[in-house]
Amino acid sequence: MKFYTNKMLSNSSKYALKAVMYLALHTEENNKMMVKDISERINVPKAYIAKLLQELAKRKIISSAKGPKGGFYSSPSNKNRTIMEVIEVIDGKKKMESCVLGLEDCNEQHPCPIHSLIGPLKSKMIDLLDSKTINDLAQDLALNKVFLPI
Amino acid sequence: MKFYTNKMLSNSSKYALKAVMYLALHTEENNKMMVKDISERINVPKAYIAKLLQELAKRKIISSAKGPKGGFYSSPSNKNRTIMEVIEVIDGKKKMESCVLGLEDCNEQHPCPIHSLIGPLKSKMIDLLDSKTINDLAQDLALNKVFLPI
DNA sequence: AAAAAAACATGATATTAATCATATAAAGGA
DNA sequence: TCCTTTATATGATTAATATCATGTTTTTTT
Ligand code: FES
Ligand code: FES
Repeated sequence: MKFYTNKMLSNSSKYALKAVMYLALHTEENNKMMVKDISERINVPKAYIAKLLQELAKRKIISSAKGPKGGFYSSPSNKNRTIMEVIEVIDGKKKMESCVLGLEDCNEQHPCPIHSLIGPLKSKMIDLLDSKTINDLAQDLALNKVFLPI
Repeated sequence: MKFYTNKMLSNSSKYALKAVMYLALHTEENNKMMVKDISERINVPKAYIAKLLQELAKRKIISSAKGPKGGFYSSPSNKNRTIMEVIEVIDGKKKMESCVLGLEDCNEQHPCPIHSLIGPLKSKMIDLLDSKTINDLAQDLALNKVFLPI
């Protein structure tokens, strides 16, 4: 059977997360960064990341300024947004929440076999993404506990 | 931003899982079931599920017989295959294993921020799917602990 | 005020996954 | 043996996602 590249997150939200992390670590209001540079640093095609950055800015996940000396950056309030919010802006709401088998009437009270198996783990995953802020992850990065691969 | 229907499993493997479960519960060597009927019972388009069933049979996740009185069924040895094997036949190997951010050099020793967050949960998920057999789930279904939504 | 530098908006193209269709081969029954 | 019935193999079409491209607006600098 043919090879699939299935995944939990869309490419778009992966890229968005990388960009958001990068901006949280390396920018602030008076130290902005242009699309071109962001693109190079995080290793995502310029035209592609540009579109995502614009959407993220519109939804206040990051900040932006037009014109010369303009660019994107991460403000303190931006950094309080959660990881899940980043994902939702790009992938849309029900992404993570949808059931594994995607059956309408599958839930805690009426679980399909897979649901009862991995449902609890998935809930935990969602809770984590819901509670962790961009700032939380940036802290981990700053402490070199983790790395931002490019 | 436009609406995505992102997911952990491809539609194909969801359908395959439903079919496999159904066959495990309702068929045996001398009680086969034809594509047409399977399609109706599990509520998946005939031409679509047919292709998947053929692949599953080729890979011995289920069994099949041609000609009149033929059809698909689940043998005892079929039922010993794991859930992960079903997924792998359809979605290909690295499906589940691939990192969330999909970075080449992200691993336990060199984790990206997301990895350290949900990596452990994902590992558990994979372990579960690796250890649970079709038969295990069929048991749960037989005991009415869970349901097979259609 | 004009020019340049940036993000913003919008749309086009390409690739991948999902779905459908049809001709071929094997098995059983008349 | 020949016809019918079923799975099998293979390919075509459609829809979704990922990627790229380009004109418009806003802001700064001269
Ligand atoms: S369809 Fe929800 S995991 Fe069961
Ligand atoms: S890229 Fe693996 S989760 Fe980090």
